[in-house]
Amino acid sequence: MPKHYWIVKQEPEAYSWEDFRKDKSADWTGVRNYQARNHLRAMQSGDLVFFYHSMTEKSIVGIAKVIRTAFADPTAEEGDWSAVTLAPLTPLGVPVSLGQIKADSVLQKMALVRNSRLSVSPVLGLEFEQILKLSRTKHP
DNA sequence: GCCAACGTTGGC
DNA sequence: GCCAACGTTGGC
Repeated sequence: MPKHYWIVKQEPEAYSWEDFRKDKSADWTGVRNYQARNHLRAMQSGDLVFFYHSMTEKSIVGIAKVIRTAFADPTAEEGDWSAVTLAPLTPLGVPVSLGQIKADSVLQKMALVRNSRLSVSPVLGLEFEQILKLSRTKHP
C-alpha cells in the first residue's frame, strides 16, 4: 500500500498522458520551484500520482506510480534540483475536471486549487478516494 | 489575450 | 531585511 499520494501537472501539448503511456515511464525533470522540488524529494517508491492536464484540458486524466525516488535532475545546469521516475499505471475511467474539483466540498481545499501554479503537490488519502469515486461516475 | 497569484531579483 | 519591479504560470 502506498503511503502518500501526489498530483503532477503537465501541459498536454508539451507532454501528454498519451506520450507518457507510450514511453512506459518518464523522468520527471525540469522542476524549478523549491516547494515542488521538496515534494518530489518526499515521494516514495510505489506512491501513487495523479496526472493532470493543465491549460487546454484542466482535468486529471490518469494515475502514475513512483518507480524511482529523487535523484539529481540531469537537466539542471546549476542549482540543487531533483527528479523522480514515474510510470503510468491506469487512465481514469472518466477524467475529473478542475470544475468538478472546485465544486466538490472535499476537493475544493486541495493544494491544487489553493496554489494553481505549483506543478507538484500532495494529495490527501481522502481526496484521492474522492477523485477515484468521481472518475467512476458519469456526469452531464 | 488578459490578469491574478506567486516567486525571484536587485536596489536601497 | 524590505519592497518594488519583473517574469512565469495557469485559469478564465
